[in-house]
Amino acid sequence: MDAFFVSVELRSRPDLVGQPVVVGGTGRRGVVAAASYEARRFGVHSALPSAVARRRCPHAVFLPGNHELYSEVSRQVRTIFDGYTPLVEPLSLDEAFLDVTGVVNLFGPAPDIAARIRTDVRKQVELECSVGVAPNKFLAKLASVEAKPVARPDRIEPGPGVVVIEPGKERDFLDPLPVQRLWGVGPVTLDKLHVLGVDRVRDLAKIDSDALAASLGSNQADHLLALSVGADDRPVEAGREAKSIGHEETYGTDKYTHQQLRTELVRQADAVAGRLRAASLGARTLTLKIRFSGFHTITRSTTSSEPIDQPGEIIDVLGPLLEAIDPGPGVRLLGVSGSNLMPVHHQLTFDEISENAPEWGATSAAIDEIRDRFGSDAIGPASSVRGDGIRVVQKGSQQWGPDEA
DNA sequence: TCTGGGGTCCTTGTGCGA
DNA sequence: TCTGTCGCACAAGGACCC
Repeated sequence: MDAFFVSVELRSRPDLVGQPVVVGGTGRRGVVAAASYEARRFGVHSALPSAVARRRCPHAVFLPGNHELYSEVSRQVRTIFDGYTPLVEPLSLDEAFLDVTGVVNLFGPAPDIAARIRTDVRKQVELECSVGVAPNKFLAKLASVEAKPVARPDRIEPGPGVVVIEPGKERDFLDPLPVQRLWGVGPVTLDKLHVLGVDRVRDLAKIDSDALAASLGSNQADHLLALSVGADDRPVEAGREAKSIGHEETYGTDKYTHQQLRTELVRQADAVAGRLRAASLGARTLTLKIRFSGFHTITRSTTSSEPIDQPGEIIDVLGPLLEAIDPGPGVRLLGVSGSNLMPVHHQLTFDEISENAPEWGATSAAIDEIRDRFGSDAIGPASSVRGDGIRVVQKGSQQWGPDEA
């Protein structure tokens, strides 16, 4: 989808069409989630600190964003995709891979399917999307980027909408591209590649594999060399299961005491446990993440023999890890996540029956039911109650940084 | 300028049992 | 009983993606 979050906002704000519009965190520590192409002309892009974005484009309209709405629109778009092929692999709210190999007899060649999908999306959800058609996921992703509009300082160039990379033409497409366009080349890897004299993909395709492995490690070297010639054999996987479930939150002002952090731990544990139970999963590995005021980040984790899905158990495991950390420098972020996910079997031992495990399970089930019926903020941990109600952590509720309050 | 949130994957170091 | 080695799981950190 093109500038997805902004485009969704513009459907209900047609007065803003053609103006620089930015969706994202509006607070001091917020970041940009999406920028209209008009805003991009001024150097505003996603992940840019909102404060910088305001400086670069002071006349832009800044909107806080509505994650629930974007999720709903994403579901509508997904329904369109499902009408063409069962092999749909969502990559994010606004991107997905579709394997249409098996449906060309039904709907025509892949470029025709791409055009039909664009028309359907425009008609049914009033949004523009760009499609890349290629023999594999990596090339399709690159092609979709080429299909999008481009914002230049003086003008916005419309994109072709659909870009096709025919089999056998992979190198023609890849060779002239800057190497940072490859999947997995970020700022750190880019610096290393520049040291090796690699600037374009064609340079990478020619480089000595041993020299590359010495710099990047053999795994990443093999990966990038394959991509440089357009090789990618990953299948489109429909219904991929999550490998971890977590929440983290950056605070508007740093926290300096264990008591403050303990309250936040309870909130995050409640949220993560709720999502685990909703997925009928438990986490064997629990990880506590702390980011200090200087942006230094640490993680502390433990692995249990049994999967955990109750907030009390998460607090029991992570509480001592939190106590061992000195919050003196100031903590700007606390996060909780569970990995090593597996189905939970609540098979109780006699010892557990005599202890509090059944009560935890029954309590959580009651909480889940109350939230289903009355909303997620109808009930929450006592420590999260403030004067203005219960502060319940919800997925995406604070996606782009803390608000000013 | 000052850096979100939700993820995946990889590397390195370490502890432990065979 | 002690020591070296190997494989494995885990812990921590980092790079990267949208």
